[in-house]
Amino acid sequence: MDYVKEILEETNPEALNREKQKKRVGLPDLEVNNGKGVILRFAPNPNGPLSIGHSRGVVINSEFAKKYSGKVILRFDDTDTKVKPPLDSAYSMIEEEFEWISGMKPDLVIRASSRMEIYLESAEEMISQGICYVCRCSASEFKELRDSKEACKCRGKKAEESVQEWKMMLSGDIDEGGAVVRVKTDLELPNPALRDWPALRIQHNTHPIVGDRYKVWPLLDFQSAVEDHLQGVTHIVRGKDLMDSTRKQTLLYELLGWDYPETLYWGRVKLLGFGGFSTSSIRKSIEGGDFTGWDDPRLPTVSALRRRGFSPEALREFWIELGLTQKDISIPMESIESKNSKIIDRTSERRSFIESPRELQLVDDGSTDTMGLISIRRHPDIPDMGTREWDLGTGSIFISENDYSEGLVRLKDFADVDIKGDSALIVSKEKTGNLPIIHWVSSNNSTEARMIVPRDSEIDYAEGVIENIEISTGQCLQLERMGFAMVEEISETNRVSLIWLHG
RNA sequence: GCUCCUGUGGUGUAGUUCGGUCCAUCAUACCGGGUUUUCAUCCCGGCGACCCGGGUUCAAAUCCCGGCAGGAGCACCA
Repeated sequence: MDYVKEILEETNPEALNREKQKKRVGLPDLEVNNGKGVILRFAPNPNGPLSIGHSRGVVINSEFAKKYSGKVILRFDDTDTKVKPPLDSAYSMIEEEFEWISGMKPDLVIRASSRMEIYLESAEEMISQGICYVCRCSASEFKELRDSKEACKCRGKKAEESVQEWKMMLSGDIDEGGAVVRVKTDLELPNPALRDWPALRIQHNTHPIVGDRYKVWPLLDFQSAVEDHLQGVTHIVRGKDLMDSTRKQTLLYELLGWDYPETLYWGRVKLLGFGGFSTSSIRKSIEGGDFTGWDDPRLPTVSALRRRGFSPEALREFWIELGLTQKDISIPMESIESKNSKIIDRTSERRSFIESPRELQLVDDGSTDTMGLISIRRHPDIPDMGTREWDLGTGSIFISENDYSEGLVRLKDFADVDIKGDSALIVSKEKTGNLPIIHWVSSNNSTEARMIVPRDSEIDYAEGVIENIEISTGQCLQLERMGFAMVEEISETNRVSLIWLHG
């Protein structure tokens, strides 16, 4: 060590003062062009509401916007009417989910489908300039030529001819698949995916928002390229599966003399415990009746997390901590849950939920004066939250069948009891020894309850009773000795429906 | 097959640009202990990693070369 020190003094003295490594916290720095404001965008396909994976895009983009006092645009990339058709209800759901996750409204919301005129005009302009051309080859014919770096016969035609065919595409005189607009690139490009890539194609389907007004629709690479430029987007943060998209768009930008935004990528994320879910496949399963809806607790959707009681703050912290690596990763749900527990613990009041309740009669032998009112904190560490008051009444209580066994046990926050048959003899109000502590509830203060518990691909129901002290819909509770749950509904008859969150 | 990306403990992540107090950061998981009238929260301690092989160098997680492994794209989807 000293030897190293000596050498350092001679050769590299400043290395001696170097600080010991620290963990970088928060998002990495962005390369920012001198003073120009940062503009980002989050561009989902509204073929369904957001999944957990999407929430990464929301968090990263909105957090970068916050960090640099920039803007973030929510853009609906809804220019496909066929393979992943837009879902009418998804637009408003996504907008709301964006706000919920990020804690802010997007600075601008745009729908690609409502800006079609712009894309079509740009395309026509580019065709007449010879930057793009109309190709009449079939997809398979073109692929074959492309793979051998050969030009197809459409490539060399005059711009005027392309424009004419373009008009036919627009008017619907060419059938789907009969023509496509391509960006003229270099056929010698090593990456075959980039050679004369398709920019717009014909789709005669009805679009759920704008109807059948348009026969030609831009593909993502084209629509996004034009829109990013128009909106002055400075930074694109996207999945690395879109790397080729960046390259295609960069080629187009070069042809047009535009500057391509800085681009950052993240890798693929797999959530352990959830299979490979895509928005399309979830949508299909829901429509097929396998799930109750987008917020089915078994689904890795934002609406399901929200329903179950996850806090958006946990999601934000989680994704920020993960940062922007291009590694493909597998994440256990426990990582997110642990973040969430720490956040919601301080706001979650405690309640007793007794699964499979068994009624016991408290017996007071007269030596103790116990029947009556008892008072328990709503949160053990936060006295300001107040107390829950129970009235033992005649002494009827519930404990869980799982906790039942004859002998001595401590009823939490109350007394040591000796259980025999259906009675529980109060032995001591003070805690004596190290008796097992179980949770319980006075029948007087209880009401029927049912909790939805997702287990793998099944939904289980835990039936029981819950303490009826000030329970309200939408409240996140910590059930004593169990974990967190959300109150979903309270019926006319005071039956409480809960949904399980996590331990 | 072609093009591209990525390899740090069980899982993630910092450090890699510009080689040096790096026998490597932090979190989570796990193990042990403490606080607590919850199996929650909180606190303390422990465990455990630079994909492999060469090269350059006084010095390599970091630079170079070669392997290997995993992933993505090669859609008239996004």
